[in-house]
Amino acid sequence: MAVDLELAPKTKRSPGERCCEPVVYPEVDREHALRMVDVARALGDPIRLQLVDVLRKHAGKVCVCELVPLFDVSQPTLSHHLGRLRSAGIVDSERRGLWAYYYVIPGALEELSTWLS
Amino acid sequence: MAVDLELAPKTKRSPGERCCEPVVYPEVDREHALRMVDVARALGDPIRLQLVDVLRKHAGKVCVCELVPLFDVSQPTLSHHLGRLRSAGIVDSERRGLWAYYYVIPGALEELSTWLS
DNA sequence: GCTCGAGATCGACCGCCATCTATCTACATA
DNA sequence: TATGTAGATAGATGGCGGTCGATCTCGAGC
Repeated sequence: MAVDLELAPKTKRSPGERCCEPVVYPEVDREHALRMVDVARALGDPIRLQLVDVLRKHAGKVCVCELVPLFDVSQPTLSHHLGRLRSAGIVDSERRGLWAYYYVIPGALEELSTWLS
Repeated sequence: MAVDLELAPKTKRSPGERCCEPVVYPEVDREHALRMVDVARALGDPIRLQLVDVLRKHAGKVCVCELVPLFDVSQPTLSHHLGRLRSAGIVDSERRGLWAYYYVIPGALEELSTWLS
């Protein structure tokens, strides 16, 4: 229910008068909100957002050794960012020999995407 | 960000062997990415995400005095969150007398929403 | 004028996070 | 078994951000 601004400020205020009709709306489901917050925080870093962008545009699984030279941070730092993306449930990895391949989990961004639109 | 194909991994055991086909993909436009990071960070807090949710579900402008009792934080803290949402370009406010009304800026979430989907 | 109240700002505290270097683990080749 | 390499982990550090109480601002009503 929208607030009617025309009714809001009256010329006289009486005790207990409100600025507007009560809105008091139940927010989005709590678990739902917390999951989206995790995803949003994971995307709230330039390196991680660009990591997701690269991984998404590349349909397959990308080797870490291909990702490190793309960014101006050390290898442990990039590993840390990949770990955060994995903790948020956005990406997962697969090890083959010495190499590790990361990929975006299908549908991982759908919840936030749907809520945003 | 520069892409350097020469940085592809080299191993001694198989000269010229790679862990994978070179991906080295130019990411999303830098300014574009930074704007989305700002929005994502602004949404990366449970209170702010729920604030945006409440404001969006109400097509009109909502008084701060209606928002404060919805959350278990002090008034200065909620004001701080509203300020962060405004800094990120997600919401704006309008003052009428003693009261302040907040609303979601139309299209503010569109950029991130489009990129996510 | 004076007071009251809604909301913003200030200053402080504290925890989280991005970053680094150093080290560790696991695997592959000799 | 010994060595080299890819990637993860550990520990330290500096900065950002969420929170509070206290204070400030300014419009409204007396």
